[in-house]
Amino acid sequence: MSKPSIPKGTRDFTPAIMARRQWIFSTLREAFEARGFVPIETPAMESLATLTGKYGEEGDQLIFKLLNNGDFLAKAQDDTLAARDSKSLAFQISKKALRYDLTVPFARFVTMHRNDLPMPFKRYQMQTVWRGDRPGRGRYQEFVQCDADIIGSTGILCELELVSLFDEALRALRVPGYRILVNDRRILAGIAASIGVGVDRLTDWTVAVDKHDKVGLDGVCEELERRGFDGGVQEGTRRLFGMTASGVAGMEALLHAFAHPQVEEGVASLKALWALATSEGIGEPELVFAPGLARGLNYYTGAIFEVQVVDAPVGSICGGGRYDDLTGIFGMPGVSGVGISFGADRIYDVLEHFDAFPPDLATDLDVLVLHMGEESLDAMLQAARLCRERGLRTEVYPDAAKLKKQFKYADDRQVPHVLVLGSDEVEAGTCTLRDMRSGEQVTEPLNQVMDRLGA
RNA sequence: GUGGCUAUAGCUCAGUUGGUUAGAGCGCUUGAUUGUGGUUCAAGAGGUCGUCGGUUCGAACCCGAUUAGCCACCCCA
Repeated sequence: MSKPSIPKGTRDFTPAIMARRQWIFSTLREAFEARGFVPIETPAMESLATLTGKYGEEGDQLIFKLLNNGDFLAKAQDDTLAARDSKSLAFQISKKALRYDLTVPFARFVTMHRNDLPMPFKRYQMQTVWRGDRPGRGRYQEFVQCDADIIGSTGILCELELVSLFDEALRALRVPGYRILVNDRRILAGIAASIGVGVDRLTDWTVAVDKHDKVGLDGVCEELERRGFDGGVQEGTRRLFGMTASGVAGMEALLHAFAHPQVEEGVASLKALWALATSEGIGEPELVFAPGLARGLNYYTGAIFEVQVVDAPVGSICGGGRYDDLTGIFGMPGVSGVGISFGADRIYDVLEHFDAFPPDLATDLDVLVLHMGEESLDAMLQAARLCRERGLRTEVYPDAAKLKKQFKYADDRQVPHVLVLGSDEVEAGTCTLRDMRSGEQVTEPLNQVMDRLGA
């Protein structure tokens, strides 16, 4: 028998880890609900056709496809089988796939339920997604995304709301040194046009530009060279990254350096966002205008967001942006939306790295009632009931084991209080309360002990 | 998918040019203490040295293959 294992890129979560994960989820949920976002859920699996073609060619390869049930090979075409063409074959033997993100299923959801949803519609969704990536540090094949989207409005208040949400949630999560990077696809497109990048090469160019953080300016230029861009494009890209002014001043400078209507449009939009954010008390250093920020997903059309953490062991922990027509591909044109996504697993990794979790999350039990033998069982159970009535999480030890063992269990569980009701206490009408942190213990009538426990 | 590093007890790791019975710390079990955890002391359990094959009188150690993990390139939350 081989040792059991789990697929790479997946993880088990112990109770100690779950306490922290659930704290992250509940903190995010509170932040979402404080701004009126409502929850939805969608199935773990979608029709393969719903997902393909939405994430670019590479993205399609990373989608986990589910084999059809039954004798799926019987229906596959002979020539496809003979050619061993996995790509074509996949669509013949697979009709379902695991969701790759939450945005595309959301677009499908909106299209199907359009008549039942208030517009604008603000939803949040915290569910697992799967990607057939190579796992590595901070990268998993199964992870949870926490999305918030606003659709049916083009107002800049939507962008403001999401920037504010980032700020509130990350603050509540105690993420140290977070930076909300903002750019606008129109600015990128305008710059690209003004330095001679053809419209059809825009994605190519942004992919190279996006690597600036990793490979530096020279690396970006090499990448551009490799992708067949001429010296003019490289020179223009150098000018873009040579600009040092930050914030609104940086936007102004961009306006002069790269004259183009789309740049003007994007800058005007971001300046409006900056003015509103400033009055909300959000600004440097958390809010950063990042003209080089591109992001991979090609459905973004306006503002784009990314959250990075200074000195963090993982890449971005959040992302998002505005998309003008996501539901168009499902036959529902003209719905603009803007959304963001929190990477819960990466947030976990960052908090662990900085040891920033609240210290009291390990406590999941307030009182342990020891098992002192059958003769005092009634007293034990009654005491436990009284504790629970007062809102204390209370457990009765299930066996009359040695006290040493029961106390050790209390210690392992990090229970702050232990109640002892043995024959001595029952006879005297009292109860012994031990404070596990201080080691002090008192023996008093039960109602006095209850008052001492408070709550 | 390409290059480099690693794999020994539940965990973190030692292990001499290849030589008798493979060790330590932590954790675990039991006892010192039949009504008291976290400290201390004592004892104990736990390993076909990732897997398969080769070299050798003899392999945890050398060689080959394979699997899994870590780091870089690529991509992303």
